Amino acid sequence: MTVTIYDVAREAKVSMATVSRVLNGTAVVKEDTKKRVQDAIARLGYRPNAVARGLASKKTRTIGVIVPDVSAAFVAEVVRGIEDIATMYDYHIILTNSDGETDREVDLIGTMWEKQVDGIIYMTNKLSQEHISAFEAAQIPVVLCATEDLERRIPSVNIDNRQSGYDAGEYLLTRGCQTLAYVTTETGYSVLADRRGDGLARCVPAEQLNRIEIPDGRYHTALPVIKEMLSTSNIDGIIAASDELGLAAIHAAQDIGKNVPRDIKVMAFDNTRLAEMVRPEMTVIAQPMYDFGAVSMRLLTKLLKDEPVENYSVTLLHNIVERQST
Amino acid sequence: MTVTIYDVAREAKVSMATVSRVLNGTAVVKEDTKKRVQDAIARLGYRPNAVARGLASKKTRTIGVIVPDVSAAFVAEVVRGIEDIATMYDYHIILTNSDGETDREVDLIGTMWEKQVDGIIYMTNKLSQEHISAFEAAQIPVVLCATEDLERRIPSVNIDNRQSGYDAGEYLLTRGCQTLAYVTTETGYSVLADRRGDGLARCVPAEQLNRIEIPDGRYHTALPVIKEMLSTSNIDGIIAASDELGLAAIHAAQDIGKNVPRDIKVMAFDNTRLAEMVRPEMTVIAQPMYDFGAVSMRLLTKLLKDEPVENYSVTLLHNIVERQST
DNA sequence: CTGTTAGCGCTTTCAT
DNA sequence: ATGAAAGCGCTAACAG
Repeated sequence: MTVTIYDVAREAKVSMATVSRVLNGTAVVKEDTKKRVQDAIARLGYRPNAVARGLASKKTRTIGVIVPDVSAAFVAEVVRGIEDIATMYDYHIILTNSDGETDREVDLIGTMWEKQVDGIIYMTNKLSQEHISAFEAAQIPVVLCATEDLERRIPSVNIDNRQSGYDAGEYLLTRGCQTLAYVTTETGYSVLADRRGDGLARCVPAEQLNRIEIPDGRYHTALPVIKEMLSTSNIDGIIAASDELGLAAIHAAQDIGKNVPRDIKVMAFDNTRLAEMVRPEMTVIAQPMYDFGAVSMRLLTKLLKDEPVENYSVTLLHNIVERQST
Repeated sequence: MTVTIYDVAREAKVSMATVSRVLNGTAVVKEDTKKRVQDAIARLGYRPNAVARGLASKKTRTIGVIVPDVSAAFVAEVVRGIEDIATMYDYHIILTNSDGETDREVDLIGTMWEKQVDGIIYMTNKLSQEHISAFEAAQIPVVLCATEDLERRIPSVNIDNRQSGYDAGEYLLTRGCQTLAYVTTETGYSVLADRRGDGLARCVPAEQLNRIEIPDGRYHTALPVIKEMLSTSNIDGIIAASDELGLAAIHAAQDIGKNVPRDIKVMAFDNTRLAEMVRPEMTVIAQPMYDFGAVSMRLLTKLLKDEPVENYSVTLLHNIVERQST
């Protein structure tokens, strides 16, 4: 039925060990027997069974990817980066969504162990001690991707979130804004958002800084809330935690008769496709989404090969892309 | 080191077969020995090795998902649907991007065989005989997801694309448009787009129908092209093959001083988040993206269980969501 | 209801 | 340079 390494061995008149050798280049094989084996493989249309291989070698060439939600533009881009580099290094990815629920996230680490993944790339809003313990228990190399681990206990790839918050504030202040609003998701929900808030607060005096929390981070919930705030204050600069919230801010301003950027300047974090497709095009703190994924995966391959790693917590650069909303 | 089923057996003073039985509920086990086994499992923190299990049972509870590009909003939403239902039925997904390259797509089918996936969910723009042959050679259940297979040789989940094209044309004609433009990606690249074009042509007289092709389907490439066409013709209705192209059409119209929807009506296919976040909010032919994925996965579970399936090619409903751009 | 015994298809010593 | 043989950790007959 299905052709095994044993069939190939018989066809090539060698032992299965030799077939395995030419398959994996794990030892020198005489040129002409190697040829015989390769011919046999082609003739039989043989394909090695990765599961059997995984059981024998204890390496599956599969890595687990745990993210909050692939359907979010930011995350999808990161996943694309992961998958591209994974393919490059001959790995596959098992993708799972956690919806940011800690229980599920921790549970998934165990499930990934069952699947015998060689490594895990992990993305979450809030890293707890439970996660760390689960990682340790699983004994699997982990790379945190675009998630804050303040104590830097786990290899990770991130930008300097605090600095990015600072930069955003400075950018707006420099351009003459007097009163800022920081539109973000729920406090404490995201360590990452907190860090940005810290940086922002470090740059902007408290009396000039307002905060609007949109728990679900959605455009339609944000719109009326921001509109309300804008019409009862003299805010002239908005920093949004995502492009979607940034767009809500722009529309809210327009809805109460303000001009963006003349009356109110708006900038947002991320730089997904949305930012450059709306009008006015949005100024953003661009995050290297694809690279978050690509670099995380690259780092993981090094960890898996025990290659020397110069830095276990990589900091990627963010940058301001100036467009028409400021 | 790692605790195996054998360790559990010893700890519970039963045979490994019995442990396997309580693990899989594959046979009746006396209540009290079952309890002993479960205690042993808990005590040792045992987790079954899915790879060994896969080798022995020839079932991996993993399905391969082949898509053009997860970073596209449409696709990401579909993948989310797949993964949700996969989780529900205790499957995992291996995700790969093909970039729509036939060679890579066919190659991936072989790779998925190596990984011993139980089934494949497949999404592509153009299904060729090569694909079909590869599916047959691999002997793995396949469900086509949001991809046109005109001959219906493979189980699939789709909408009635031709009808959707017809509906779009009719909608605009009914609202008084005289001259339409269909903004789409490259001809022949996508069977799906062709079908929609067919339906549209069936509804709209040729002399009232123009066609604009944007090979890469991107907003920024489309914008100048559409603007050019709009300023040299009297088009008063646009149907775009995606939300992104639809937005380009709206902006193009505005750029030449036209009002949407008064002077030019614009509608688009898909209904990603973008459609309801822009201004004017876009009228769309909504596609059940999440359901494409969810239903595909559900269908696949049935195929895998040899459950009776009433219909091997499921047609989901599309519908027009009327907003402000028409 | 439970135990024994073969494998599943491959990698990996250990010999030769 | 190649072959023989022993697992990897589990499922699945087959007995009893």
